Amino acid sequence: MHSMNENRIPTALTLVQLRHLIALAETGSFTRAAESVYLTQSAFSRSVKALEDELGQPLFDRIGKRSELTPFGREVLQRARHVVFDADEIGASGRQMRSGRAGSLRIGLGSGPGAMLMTPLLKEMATRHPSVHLQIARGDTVLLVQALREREVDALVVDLRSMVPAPDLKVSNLAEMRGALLCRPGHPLTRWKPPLRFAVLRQYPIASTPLSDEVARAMVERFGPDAHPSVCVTLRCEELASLIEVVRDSDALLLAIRNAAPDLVELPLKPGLSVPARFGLVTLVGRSEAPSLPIVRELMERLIHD
Amino acid sequence: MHSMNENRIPTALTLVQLRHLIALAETGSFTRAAESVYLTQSAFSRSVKALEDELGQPLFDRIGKRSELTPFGREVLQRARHVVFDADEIGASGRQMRSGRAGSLRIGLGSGPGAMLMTPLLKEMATRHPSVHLQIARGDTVLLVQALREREVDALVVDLRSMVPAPDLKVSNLAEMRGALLCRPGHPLTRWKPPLRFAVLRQYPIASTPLSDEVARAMVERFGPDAHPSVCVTLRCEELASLIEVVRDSDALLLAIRNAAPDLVELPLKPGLSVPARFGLVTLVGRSEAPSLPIVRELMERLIHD
DNA sequence: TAAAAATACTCCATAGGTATTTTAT
DNA sequence: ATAAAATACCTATGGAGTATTTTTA
Repeated sequence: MHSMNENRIPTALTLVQLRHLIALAETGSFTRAAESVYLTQSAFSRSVKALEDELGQPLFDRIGKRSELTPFGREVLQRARHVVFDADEIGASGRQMRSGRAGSLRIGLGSGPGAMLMTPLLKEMATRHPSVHLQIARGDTVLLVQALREREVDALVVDLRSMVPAPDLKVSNLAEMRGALLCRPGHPLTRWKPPLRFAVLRQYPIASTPLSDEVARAMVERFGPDAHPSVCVTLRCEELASLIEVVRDSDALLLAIRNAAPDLVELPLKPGLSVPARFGLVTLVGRSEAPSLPIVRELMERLIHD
Repeated sequence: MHSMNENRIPTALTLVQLRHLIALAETGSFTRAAESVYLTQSAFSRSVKALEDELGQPLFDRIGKRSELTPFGREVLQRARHVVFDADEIGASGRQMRSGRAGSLRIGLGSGPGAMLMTPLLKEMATRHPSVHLQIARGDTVLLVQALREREVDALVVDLRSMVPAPDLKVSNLAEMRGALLCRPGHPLTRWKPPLRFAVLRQYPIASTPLSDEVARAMVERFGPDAHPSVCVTLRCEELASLIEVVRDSDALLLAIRNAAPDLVELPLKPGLSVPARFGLVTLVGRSEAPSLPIVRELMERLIHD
């Protein structure tokens, strides 16, 4: 006779037991349920009984051959299904995340890389990795490094020139991004006889994303005080994509990474614009890398070779 | 050195392992986490490693003293918290449901008991047992018995006169409910000199819930063909509470269970109305009773004694 | 050098198997 | 009489403890 053992040892309930509950509910027979989970009837029977003892009341009514859920059993079954499913999800997500196809990724973007990478990155994630949660933080390099140290983001992409090296920071994936002065094909200046001096440009609007202090300093050095971005840039906007579109449809000039807009024409300024930006992927040393980070790395490489 | 065992035996992940993951994430130290779950550092360490092997990648970065979640670990932690919480809920609900304080209850009500019990039952559940899910099915006794046999409801409350006894049905909690003819206090008929004959009533509207064939037969037997409910009842409505209110505020008469409306006055009809209804709680033999069923049983008893 | 984590080895508690009894049809 | 579930008994695997080594701060 089946009897309830009241003074049992509290051996917390087990996922296996819940699986057994589910199996028995589905087959309605201890013997067949046992088979379905590759156990003997005996072992299976005990497992179910253990769960019933654990919960303090029977889950099944034994009606001769068939076994049917008690009302209480129905309640528990629902929750059991839920728990087992979620638990299996964890196992599955292990495989998923290993390949970076799922999970979440929190990236900090400096202003330069932000202007250049944000839209392509968002697009890439939306189209090719739809099940990865992406969170982008933008801001000053110093602030971003702080966020990285406090594990608020998984990695940064910043202009390395504005980053103080530190022993706890791992910098990788260096990409030299040459700056250039760009305009639409067919722009009057494309027919200008060299040498093209900076003063000439100023009759056209100059567009640019916010530039770092270093770029500003270099510009002033090369072209004089009028070339300071805060003076010469007339169209300043965080969103590089918008600026490119403007420059494509007007006579405005664009001060940006050369590769950011391959369809625009580069103007041969004298002296050259030089001071290439150096984009780098920054993570903490000794910390494991986010599973989906390779996506960002590959994207950067693809953008460089465009 | 910590190394990943790639060719491991697939020993499905365990709730205990998930608990350990949580503990380690919270303390940041194997030693302290081990203490918190009453294990030795050694056993604890192995448990975490087993989980990491199971998932195929490390959950923690061992940084000397501190151990910190990897990005992958963060993902898993979230889900682990979720699963462990839900699993604990199952254990807790065992205790909750045993006392009938939670869970769900599906009751089938025959038309008589429905009219009398539905509103008080809903009220009782809403006020005193707010976390029990109550589902009420109403209908013909035959239909309800079928629903009970197919486990679509947990129990029935029906008028036993309309129920064919069967070996698989357990009938309990018999309650004799005497029918009566009721009117408001101060109604002209309360001053009528006995004997009060049926014909006299017909100058007033007669209100009633739908009555069973048996009642109809008995009425015709006692009072003649004019007393058949389909002839004499002028206000027929499923909702007894509404009828009571109408009778309270008008000169209409109410044909109903005496106890359904204690504040109304009973008219001393000659011959008496007799044929008491017998309400019974019907369940399937050999099946465990729904944990919250005692609530219904107690409610019925309370209603009878009112 | 000290503290923490990983490893080696041992043990036993318990999940699981075999055989048998009990129960219900 | 038969088939299914419970029980008794035994076995062995895997989880846990002790002792030790390895690691890093």
